Amino acid sequence: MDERQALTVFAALSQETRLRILRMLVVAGPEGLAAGAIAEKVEVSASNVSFHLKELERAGLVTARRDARSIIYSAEYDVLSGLIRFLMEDCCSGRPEICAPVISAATCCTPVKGAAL
Amino acid sequence: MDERQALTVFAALSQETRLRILRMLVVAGPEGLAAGAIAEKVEVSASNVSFHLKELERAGLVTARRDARSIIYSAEYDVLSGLIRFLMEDCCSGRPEICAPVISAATCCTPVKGAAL
DNA sequence: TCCATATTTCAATAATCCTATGAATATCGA
DNA sequence: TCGATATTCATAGGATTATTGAAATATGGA
Repeated sequence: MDERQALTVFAALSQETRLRILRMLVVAGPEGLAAGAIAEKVEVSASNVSFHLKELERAGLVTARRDARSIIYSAEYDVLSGLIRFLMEDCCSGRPEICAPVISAATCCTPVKGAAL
Repeated sequence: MDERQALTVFAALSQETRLRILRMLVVAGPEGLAAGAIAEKVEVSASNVSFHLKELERAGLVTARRDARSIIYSAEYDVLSGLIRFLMEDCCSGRPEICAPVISAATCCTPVKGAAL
């Protein structure tokens, strides 16, 4: 990830509706959610959700695929990884204890030996 | 971290100068950098850097301390951890393989056994 | 083909943010 | 205390972004 994409990603996530949508899709997993279902959950008009989904797509955070009449959106986990990597680049200049808490923050559901504080 | 703070943090990082400053401070470590040194490195006027530093401080991403005539800023690693945690909350609903790449992205300088793909 | 469903596109308004400028504040050394 | 250095505060303009509602596109079934 380069600086330009990171800026686009951060801008995409700095809007309430979009942040909610992305978190929803992160929880939903690879199967994703239809645009209509998303609009219903976040209680925003269809056209507004469409606008925000397009922004998320432009940032690379989600991808869309058509399924019959619905368009299904799902989170792009790789871009999230890239974002974290970009942010923490050269983070601790050889002093692992500085960024250990950040590492442990990312061990969501798979506590990893050696990553603890 | 709650949604409000996450939004503030993302907004803070969606601006080129601020993103550069934060990355600079992440690399600098706990010792931090003086406002003047930051202004020089990012090639922006002192007052503009001050404005952006205040935004980063408001988001909790940096803290300031005075040292003689200088004000030293340093990154708040905890807030970065919190941000990642917030973003990945309930991420894979029991399927660790989904978010494993995200975990490995955060293992900056301390490759951790078991976190690999 | 015709209609209903699902979603996007467009245009206009409203709201927000960035940057530059100059004045103001705080610290240090003579 | 005075001048020099370091940083912050306040204002305003110009640019970007969000929201709304109506019209347009695409799909599936009768």
